[in-house]
Amino acid sequence: MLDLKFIRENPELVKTGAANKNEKCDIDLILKLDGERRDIIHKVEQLKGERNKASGEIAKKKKAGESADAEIAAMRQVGEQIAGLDNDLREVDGKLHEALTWVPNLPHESAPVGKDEAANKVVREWGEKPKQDFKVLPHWEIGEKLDLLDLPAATALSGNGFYVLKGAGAQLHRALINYMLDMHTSDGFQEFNVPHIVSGETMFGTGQLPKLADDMYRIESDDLYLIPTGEVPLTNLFKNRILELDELPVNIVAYTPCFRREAGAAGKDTRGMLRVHQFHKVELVKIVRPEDSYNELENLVAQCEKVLQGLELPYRVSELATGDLSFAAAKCYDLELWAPGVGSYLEISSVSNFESFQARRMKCRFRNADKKMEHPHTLNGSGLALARLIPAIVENYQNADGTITVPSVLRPYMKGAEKIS
RNA sequence: GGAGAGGUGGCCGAGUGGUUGAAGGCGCACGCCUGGAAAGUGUGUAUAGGCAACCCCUAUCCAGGGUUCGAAUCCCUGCCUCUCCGCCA
Repeated sequence: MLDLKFIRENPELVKTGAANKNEKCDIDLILKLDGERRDIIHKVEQLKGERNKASGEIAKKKKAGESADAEIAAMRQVGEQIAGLDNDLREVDGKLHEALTWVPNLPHESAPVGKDEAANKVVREWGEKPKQDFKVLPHWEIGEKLDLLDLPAATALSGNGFYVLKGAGAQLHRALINYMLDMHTSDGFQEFNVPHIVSGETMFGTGQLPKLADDMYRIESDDLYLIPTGEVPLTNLFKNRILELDELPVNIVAYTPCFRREAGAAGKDTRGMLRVHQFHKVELVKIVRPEDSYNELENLVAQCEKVLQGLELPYRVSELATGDLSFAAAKCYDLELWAPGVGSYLEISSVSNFESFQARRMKCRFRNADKKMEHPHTLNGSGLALARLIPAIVENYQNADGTITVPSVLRPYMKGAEKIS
């Protein structure tokens, strides 16, 4: 959420920022409601002040045994006026809050302006594509051949958009989780295990609600949501919290499943494991002092890249254009992995700085050096998404004889296995 | 799921209709005291909103309604916590 005062003082800036993100929100309505709200507050507070004063006098008179009937009668009138104004205020406040929840975070000035992903900028590439002078099978073919992946079984269980890993495939999945968690915790991230079902308030905190309501699974019987990313519970761990300065920065990590309805995504990257309703992810979250957040964004990208470097997988990093930024993000880097079987880059991580947008929504603050309350900046990055990592590994590490070499960093987690055959 | 108890400031804990934003204590900050420290002592110590304003005003004692001239205090609803029973990985 943006600060109302900021919107009031910079309406054009907000309009431009939202437009650059292709977001629709009614800033003029907000300004109008804000004006109405302050008018009402002004009036009602004056009346409440009067009433408070009179109340004291009534109390005094009653104690002294005098009659206060005249004052009480007068205050009854004032009370009615107050009730009326309070009602108006509640209504305006409700509308204002609703409008405010639809205002996206503004893109950072360094984010390339552009209306969609075509305007994203590749900032660097790492590693070399493996030399494979044979036809590299896409993961769904090699996965089936080596009995690692059973897509029909998943369909039978849950319908379209799920996968079943078996044998060495499932083992590889678990190895990756352990490898990643071990790396991140060694680098100072504290590990958490968190709920995968959360409340609407929690979903609001990180900005999934209201905008992404249709993209999430909702449990109607209990009015709860399945998390679309570990970011949600992990960041909201700090909902309604007041942090002391020395508690920052917060560096945390968790392994969680992610559930996404992918409504409207039919037909895009639907083969194999690439776009599914449930996948798993190791997620990193940072909560930092505002002045550090852009520096920390670079640290976080580096942390996610470290996983890929350890796995020796070629990737590229791109900076998202304003139009491709998510609702809550001010700046975002995507990590994309080359997948030779599929023949394209796969988005495997997205690392974002939300500045104070999420902190304001979830009412997380810290006491700064001047003992003043301030909203910290929140960041997160996938480190990494398993359902894209596994395809990349089985394709990049595929050998001419149809076997798959196990990346050396994973062997200790795979009982020493060097190959999957 | 059944029965009961309870939710007050950073923490503990008073308070059942009238200067209570809230006694008292702890903690914390600053000062005094001290050679230095402890003890002692004094002062201060919430957040948000209105406003040009750190003056002032308003709101906030889990949340939302209600009763009343006036609610932390009374009534209703919801949420959460604890205890006992049941169930269970």
